[in-house]
Amino acid sequence: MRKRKIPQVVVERMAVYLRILNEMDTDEPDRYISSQDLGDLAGVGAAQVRKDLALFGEFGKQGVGYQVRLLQDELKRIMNVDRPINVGIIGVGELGTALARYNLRRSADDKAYPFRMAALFDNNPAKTGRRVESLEIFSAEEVVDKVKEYRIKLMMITVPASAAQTATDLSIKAGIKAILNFAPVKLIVPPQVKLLQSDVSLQLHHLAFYL
Amino acid sequence: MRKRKIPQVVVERMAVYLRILNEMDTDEPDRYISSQDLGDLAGVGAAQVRKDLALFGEFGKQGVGYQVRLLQDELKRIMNVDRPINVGIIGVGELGTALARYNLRRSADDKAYPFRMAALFDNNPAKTGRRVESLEIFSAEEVVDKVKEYRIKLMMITVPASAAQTATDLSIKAGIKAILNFAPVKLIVPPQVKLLQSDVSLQLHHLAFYL
DNA sequence: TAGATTGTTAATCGATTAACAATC
DNA sequence: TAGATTGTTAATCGATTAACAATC
Repeated sequence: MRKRKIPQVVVERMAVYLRILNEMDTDEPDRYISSQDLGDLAGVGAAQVRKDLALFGEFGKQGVGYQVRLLQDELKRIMNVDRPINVGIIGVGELGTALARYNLRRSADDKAYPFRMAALFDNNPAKTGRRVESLEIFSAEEVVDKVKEYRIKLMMITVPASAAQTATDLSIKAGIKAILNFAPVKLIVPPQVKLLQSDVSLQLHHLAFYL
Repeated sequence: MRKRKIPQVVVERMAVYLRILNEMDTDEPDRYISSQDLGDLAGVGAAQVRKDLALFGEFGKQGVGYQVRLLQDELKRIMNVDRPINVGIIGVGELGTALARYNLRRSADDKAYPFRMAALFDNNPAKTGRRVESLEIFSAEEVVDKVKEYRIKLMMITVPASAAQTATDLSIKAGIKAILNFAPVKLIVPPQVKLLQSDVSLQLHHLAFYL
């Protein structure tokens, strides 16, 4: 698969470019943006913007720049957000609930937001069967079944550190390919699974260095 | 200041090394760890571990490795977590509340956890004066005063995107040097302020690429 | 056409990895 | 001492930046 050779930093910048384009008025059909201007908005150099985009194709016109609408569509396609993505959360504590509500609200506010909350999971029997707004909470044993039923493609993990590897293994068993982990542990995943760490305590430690 | 020349990736790995050491039993006075073993636990090469540590000093013994207790102390000092760090949060919504509770619980559970929640801030008059557990909620106008009063060194921003730059400017005016932003916007900060972005929607976009 | 800006190649920069003498 | 592992230098790798011919 060609994607293996795209550097992670490039993927991160692509997401930033896409967000900038999404915030622009794309109804104007002939709006163009130069690599210079897009770079300024993204906080990177113009050459870097052109080099990043060139990894995926030729989207610009010499002397003019990139048609905003066209580039937006291409970036959505490249980033796989040209269609809704169903998302699950394992761990319906404070943080899991907050993230579920955040995504529900984003979806409601912005029709173009591609991430759809599909289901929640929690080990605690006091929680299963209950709901967070419209979202049902299932038990951990149901992860494999419900991931299939709801076509969940992306899992967020918000369980305590001690339960995070188990939650991860379950997700992988269910066929999940991309995991966003909020628990403060290094998870072990097979190479075909993409794992991103979103670890507040590690980020606080990182920041403390600059005090 | 010497810190300006330490690459950001090195600082991130230092935080990882420190967490690994914190999880080890350091009561055993003569416990040693080699760069090989520490690297395995951190998921990096042995040479990288030695190179990273060498940027800050000589902490090892040839033929033996690094004394766990000593290295832990040195890393705490280097990362500025050899003393408590007071933390504030602007934006007491779902996410801000979840993060406040998370840190309160971590502090209570683990005496060595250096980050102490000091105060919360919110623009909504319905919230100011109320509390989240023991934490008082102040109005946004009080940020400058209360940052000083509570010696807050580190600010988390969990307001909506539209309010994030204002919250940031207030924090900077109050003398904050390190900011963790959860709002989905690129913030503008002066060079002496360290800003880390913790943007769930950007992370989801990033992950979607690998679907 | 003249001016602007792309896509791409070449040059630079920085970070990672390998190798090894020093030494505990 | 012999074996192991550090700290550091040199080699490799990869990413960023600069430059410019192609061309809209």
